Amino acid sequence: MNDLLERLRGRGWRLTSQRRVVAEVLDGEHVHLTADEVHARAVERLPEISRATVYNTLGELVCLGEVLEVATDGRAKRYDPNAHHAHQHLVCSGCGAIRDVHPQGDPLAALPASERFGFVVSGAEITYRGLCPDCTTGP
Amino acid sequence: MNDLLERLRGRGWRLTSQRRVVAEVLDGEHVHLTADEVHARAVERLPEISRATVYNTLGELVCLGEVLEVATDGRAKRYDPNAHHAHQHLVCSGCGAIRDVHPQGDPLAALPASERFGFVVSGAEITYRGLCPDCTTGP
DNA sequence: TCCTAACTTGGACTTTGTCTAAGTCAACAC
DNA sequence: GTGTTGACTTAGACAAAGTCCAAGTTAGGA
Repeated sequence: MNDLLERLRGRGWRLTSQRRVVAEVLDGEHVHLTADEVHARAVERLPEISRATVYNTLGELVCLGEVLEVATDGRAKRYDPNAHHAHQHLVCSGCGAIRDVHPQGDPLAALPASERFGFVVSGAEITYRGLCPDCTTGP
Repeated sequence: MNDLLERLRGRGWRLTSQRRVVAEVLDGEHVHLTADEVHARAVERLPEISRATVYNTLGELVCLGEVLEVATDGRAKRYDPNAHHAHQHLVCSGCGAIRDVHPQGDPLAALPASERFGFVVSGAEITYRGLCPDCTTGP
């Protein structure tokens, strides 16, 4: 966490109270918050922080590779602070809950050269879909 | 294509000119159009068709399993008429181009029970990321 | 302590999608 | 063929998520 702020400073970030608060919010709960949820939590600590700054800061963190953007539905993007451990996502089709999961093997290995069409393939995102325990036993 | 319209009729669809045009647009080009692009192409054939109808029709086609919704970025959803052949997507990080691809093996098999957290897992979507031939060779 | 480029702000704006009330029409019965 | 009716379509208002901008503020080096 202080690591994060130090890393960012090392990359020429100006360390403002707004950026500190956004970083704290993301680091505090290892869940997948939307930009609006990050803003709501940030406002609790720094009431005058604006939405624009939260969007800017999240965008910068994504560019720097400190945070991942996750778009599992067509709605708001979610921000995943767990950027330094490769993982995929398991999403509940009922309630939208998201879990980080670690499948076996390298997903890229499953895509043969004949299926790459000349692309330089650099990564793969997997979204597993299903029903969580709460939604399985639901009404 | 006529198959599609007949299938839909069999499921109680009223066969309006608007729905026919949307189905034709999707069937005509096997690319991944946004709702607005579908609307633009539909308007060429039926100038008075409204955006709301295009959205309604696309939503119905998705519910019926005739078309897939693809959300590869946080922007507009795309609609994939290739719903009857299992496949995944390869997306160019440069220009956004999308290709259907067919990886080997069953992606679900890579997720062991210990990583399912009690979810009933029903599917997996893989988005491969990379640069297409055009974007690889510079600006 | 001062300066300045970088950062933040509020609000207008854009994009994408949903909703609603009123009007239209496909398909069925006759 | 004609009438009927509920499903379908329409225009436009609305909403959610995100971007942009000009003006004001400030972190951090000189």
